[in-house]
Amino acid sequence: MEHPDLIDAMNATQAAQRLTARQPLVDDVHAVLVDMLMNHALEPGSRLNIDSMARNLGVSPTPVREALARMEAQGLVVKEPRRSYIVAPLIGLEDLRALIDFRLLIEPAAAAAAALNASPDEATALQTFARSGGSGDQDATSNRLDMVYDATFHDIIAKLSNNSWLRESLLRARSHLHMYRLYHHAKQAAATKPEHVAIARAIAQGDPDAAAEAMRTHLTTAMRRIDDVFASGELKLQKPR
Amino acid sequence: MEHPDLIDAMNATQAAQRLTARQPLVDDVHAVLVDMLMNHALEPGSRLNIDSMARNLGVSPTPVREALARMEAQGLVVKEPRRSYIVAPLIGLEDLRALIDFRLLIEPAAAAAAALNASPDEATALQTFARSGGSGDQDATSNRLDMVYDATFHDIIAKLSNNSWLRESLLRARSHLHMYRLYHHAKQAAATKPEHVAIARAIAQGDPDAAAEAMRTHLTTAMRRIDDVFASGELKLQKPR
DNA sequence: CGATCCTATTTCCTATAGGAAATTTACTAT
DNA sequence: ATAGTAAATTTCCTATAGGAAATAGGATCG
Repeated sequence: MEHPDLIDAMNATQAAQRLTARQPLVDDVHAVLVDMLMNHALEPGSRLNIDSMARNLGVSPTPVREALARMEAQGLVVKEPRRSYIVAPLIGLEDLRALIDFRLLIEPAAAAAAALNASPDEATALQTFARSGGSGDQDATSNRLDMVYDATFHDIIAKLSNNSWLRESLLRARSHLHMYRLYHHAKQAAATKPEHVAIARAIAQGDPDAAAEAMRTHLTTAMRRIDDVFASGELKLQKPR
Repeated sequence: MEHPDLIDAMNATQAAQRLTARQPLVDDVHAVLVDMLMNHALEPGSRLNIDSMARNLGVSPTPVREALARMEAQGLVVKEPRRSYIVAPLIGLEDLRALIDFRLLIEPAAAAAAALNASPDEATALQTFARSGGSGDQDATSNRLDMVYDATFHDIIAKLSNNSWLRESLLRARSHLHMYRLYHHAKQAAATKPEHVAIARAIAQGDPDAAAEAMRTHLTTAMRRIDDVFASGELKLQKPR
């Protein structure tokens, strides 16, 4: 009558259960939905059917609704009264330009703060991570991994800035989703990897000005790459309905 | 499909719609709870009893829980698994500093953009509004009106920046709410009005540098005022549990 | 053929019920 | 008297039920 698969999982990990108290189902559902949304498993702009989501997850609609209420406050979904929620839509080229402008205000400062705040361990971890990703391959899974790599790299820096307001505002923007949807055939990851490495190096050296400048360069060149792709006509601008 | 005349007709009857078409209960509950939280009708740190709140509001626990889930994502309450929620503590000095730092990254740029974008009508409207508010009286209602005045002024500028990301990120931060909660007992010397007027003037003159500088001054003096209040011991620092 | 209205089904939203965890109360033993 | 424990009560959390709105399907009319 309740969630059988979860119960099986609980029996399997019964020892672990004794140590860590089971967290409410809502938190699990929320984590799953956020993950699906961030990974494009929930299509932006699409309507969410609460009952079917609940069935698919093996839970009742109640925790699903609660998770969606959280996600609404996070700006990840948009409530349409009496019509459930839709996944927050992605954007067109003009809005993307505004997004880059916005990030140019914030992320260079975040990188500078990270250069001042990061411990040696954190700095080397960042450098290691920067070198780890960005295969640049063209198949779908590599592309998705590259997107996660990019998002994670920027989030690590935001975290190192020690400013939760800053970090939250970037997470909410979901820049990586917007960028990769509009422009995933260009060799974004391959091109960005050396730029990430440069940013990480400046942070590891504790040089805030160089870190900020490297971040600025990274963002402006990303915007220029996108402009080039659009100018070449490879991508058509999608009308947001 | 959306004929402009039809849309106008809909707007005309929008007031009538609001009477009949009632918005979901969750939204009402959320609004009430946020208001109670701002006015310290919900005391910071106190545990929330979902059932009794539902009884007091004359609704069932379900919409109350949903509203609380939203408020959790907004940082207004803190979830304690299996123990409901507690009201989030008042913002501490360190978080407040981070919030001002964050705004210093964004709002001067917003003011500069507004100086470039604002039409003459919009500029004079902004100036009129800047001069309209900020009574500075000490009673509770005046204090609240001053808060709304301040929040509105900053939001108008964010809107005039023509960058929705920028505006959204400021709205989501809800700085005015946090400040109002801190200064609920009416002690804020509302010296902000002349600073607002100065910002509005620079924007009206179409001078982006002056506008940015005036905004920077406004924010840094606000931070200094806060430091003074904390230093005077009127407000206690929040101990992180 | 297209538009409007009416019916049927789906889906949302709120209330209620019940199991499980947490808290309080009461009791026992040292 | 106090510490520890067990029972009783409260409270949370999830599932389910049912009324109300919205969508889909179909028929009638222009």
